[in-house]
Amino acid sequence: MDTVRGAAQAERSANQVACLRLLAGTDDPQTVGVISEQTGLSRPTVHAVLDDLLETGLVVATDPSTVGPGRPARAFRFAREAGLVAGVDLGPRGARAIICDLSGRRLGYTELKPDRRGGVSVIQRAIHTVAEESSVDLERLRAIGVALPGVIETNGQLRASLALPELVGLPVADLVSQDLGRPVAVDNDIKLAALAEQRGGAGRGYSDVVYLQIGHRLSVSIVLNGVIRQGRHRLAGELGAQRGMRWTRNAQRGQLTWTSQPTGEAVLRAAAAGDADAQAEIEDFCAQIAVRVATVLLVVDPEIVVVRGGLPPESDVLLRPLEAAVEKELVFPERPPFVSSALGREAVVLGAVGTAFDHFSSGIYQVHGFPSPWTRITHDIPHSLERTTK
Amino acid sequence: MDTVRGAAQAERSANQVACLRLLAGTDDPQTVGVISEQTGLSRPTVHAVLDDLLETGLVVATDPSTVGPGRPARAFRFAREAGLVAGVDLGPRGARAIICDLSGRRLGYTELKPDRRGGVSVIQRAIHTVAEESSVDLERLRAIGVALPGVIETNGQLRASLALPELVGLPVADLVSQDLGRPVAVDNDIKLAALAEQRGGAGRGYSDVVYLQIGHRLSVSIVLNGVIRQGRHRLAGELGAQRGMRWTRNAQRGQLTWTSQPTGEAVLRAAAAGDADAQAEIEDFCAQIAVRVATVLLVVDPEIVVVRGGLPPESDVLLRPLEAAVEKELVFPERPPFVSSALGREAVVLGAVGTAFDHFSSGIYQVHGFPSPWTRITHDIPHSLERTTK
DNA sequence: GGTCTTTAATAAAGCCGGTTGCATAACGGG
DNA sequence: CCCGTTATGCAACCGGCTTTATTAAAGACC
Repeated sequence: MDTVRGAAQAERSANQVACLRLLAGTDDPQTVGVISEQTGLSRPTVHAVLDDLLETGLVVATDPSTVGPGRPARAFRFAREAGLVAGVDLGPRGARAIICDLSGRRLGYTELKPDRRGGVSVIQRAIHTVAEESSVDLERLRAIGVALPGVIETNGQLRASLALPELVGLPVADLVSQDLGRPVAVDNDIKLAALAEQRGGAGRGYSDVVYLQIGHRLSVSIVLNGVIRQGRHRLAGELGAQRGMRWTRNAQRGQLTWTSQPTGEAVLRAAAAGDADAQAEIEDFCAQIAVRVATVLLVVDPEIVVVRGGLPPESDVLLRPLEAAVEKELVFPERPPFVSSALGREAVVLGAVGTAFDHFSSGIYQVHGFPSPWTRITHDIPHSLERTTK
Repeated sequence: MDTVRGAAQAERSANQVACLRLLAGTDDPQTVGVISEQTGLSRPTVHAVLDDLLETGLVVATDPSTVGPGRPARAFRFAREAGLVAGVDLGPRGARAIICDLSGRRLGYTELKPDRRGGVSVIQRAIHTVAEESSVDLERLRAIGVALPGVIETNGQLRASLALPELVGLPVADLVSQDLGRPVAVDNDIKLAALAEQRGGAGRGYSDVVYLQIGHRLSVSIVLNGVIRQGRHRLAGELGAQRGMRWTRNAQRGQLTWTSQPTGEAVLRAAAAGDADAQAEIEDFCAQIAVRVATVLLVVDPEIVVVRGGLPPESDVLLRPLEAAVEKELVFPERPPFVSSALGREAVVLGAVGTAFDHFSSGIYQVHGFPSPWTRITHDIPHSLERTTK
């Protein structure tokens, strides 16, 4: 039975969260009066809460602004430089790493070739590399998110992976956590990409998103009410695990096979250039997967479908044929809009750093329920190094 | 911005809920000491909470039990007779109605033939009939749940229905609510059946359930984290809205068509009796839907699949062929168990009364978040009239 | 420069809810 | 009739928030 004991402390904690999220949502320092007005809390309460937050280091006070009449108010700012969060996307063709401050500001990004030494050491190396390149101190690192292709257990172990067979069975979360001494969240790459698109990409503003990735594999991931659908066996979305489709010709790698061109990207490029064979193959492919996609739409009925095909913008060569093929399967006219991915292949690494925010926000902020500042993690932030104003 | 003002009252309210759900979970009156121990609340707090609950009439005090040494303790009991909740399942072949007290105890059940007068009056008539037959006073009615085949808008309007075309466009919830002067919740019949199976039927104990109904139509509904998946257009689960399947031969009614026997039930009966043609047709049918079912399993990855085929127990004639056909489609060995429906056709009306509990629990109980006492609404409660002890 | 106005920060008092601790009431048993 | 046992009720205290009042710190004005 859930006891309600200690609700007073919970109230204080909730107020901390309210003030913190308000400060984290803007760059401008806010005065006590404004915070009080925005949160509905009384002035003394806001003051007490800010005192607590100052002690944690997550909020810093700025010099009183001396404009206008009256006593100048102290202003408070979210201390985005108080910590770092890193995300790593590890695939068979290399690793990507991103490092952000606590407000989601991108401080560094790097790509690495596949590591011949094997194991998970490339994750550690990617984080060290991106930290060096952006001249940040890894001592300030608070949490790490890792994206892997395959089925990942709740404990962070890689249960199955066609793309990274050498890591299967490894407790990736534990290994990386031991290496770097920080909490680590591991999840499937497609799921994390879906999360990134839902929060800061083409699905922004929608809480129910179906993410469809067509590349070397065919994968579907769904975000419902803003959270990734994991599934009982954590394999929700592994549409590649279905038989009877063309990619089973090369089931060893779980990859799609193409005939008019060697790779899916090449087919898309050729179709975009007007190649009739490529266009026909895409139409044929869309007709094959339309039944599955229509079934997903009918069962989940999402607000939007985000499609990533590897060659943005793919609207003409992939999105419209797919949309038309799916429409043929549906009787009801209601159909969610099909849009092209906004984050591209960076969605995975952005999702990785996002899940790091999510999973360990309580540890990072010492208060529970603080959301990751996802609105900041957008694709249009330049890659350039952006130092924090100390 | 969500203010946290008034958290003290929220705490009291939460404690009311904790005590109330404890009392509602058992038939035996509980003493303050036991409640205090079970909820973790202190004795004076429990006393204050119970005073509040006594005023609402949802809890009644019993005479002190005079057993054992020491001063006899006052005992408190959930006042299940303090109100009634009704559920109606309206379909093309008639209506079913059930009426329960606040603890989910079945007080009456009735079935009606289709009403020639049309409209929603049959719903009202069904409720009056079941109330008369069980000799309960409808003045005590607190809320009504209505199940309809078709797509139902959030406001309770029937947007589309192949089975009840004469009701399409009617604001069913508003009409019934005006008729009976009580809050009304309307939802799709299959969705409500899925909810009933998840809470008190074959899916009890699981929070993620896929419910598959094969009868006159083919429908899938999913319950995720204990709540019905509604979908953006409220048509999540309308698998019958997909083209390319055999039932589109008779798309006007959205019904399945069968060749070896006139109806699906007859096919199942014949197959159970050993008819080879019927068995072959079932196998053929399962092969057709296996792709769709497999896709659902891969996207949702539920804990269990509940199948209702109209002829319980259908394990041998329907469930196993379906399971085998789906297994052929999957590469991963993980597959949720397929089980037969436990509630049968009563699932719909049980779901209707359940959603009435859900939607209006705050109004019924004056406290927010109180769950419907679903564990009581089980199939094995006899239909017999069960008067409340006044 | 002194005073006034304006606004922010602090202090005091009170409310609400919960808990602990102790005294008291009601019963059976010796 | 007294005693142990158990439940009840009251008083005191704490933690958090709010309202009200007081003090502090700036600019404006004479």
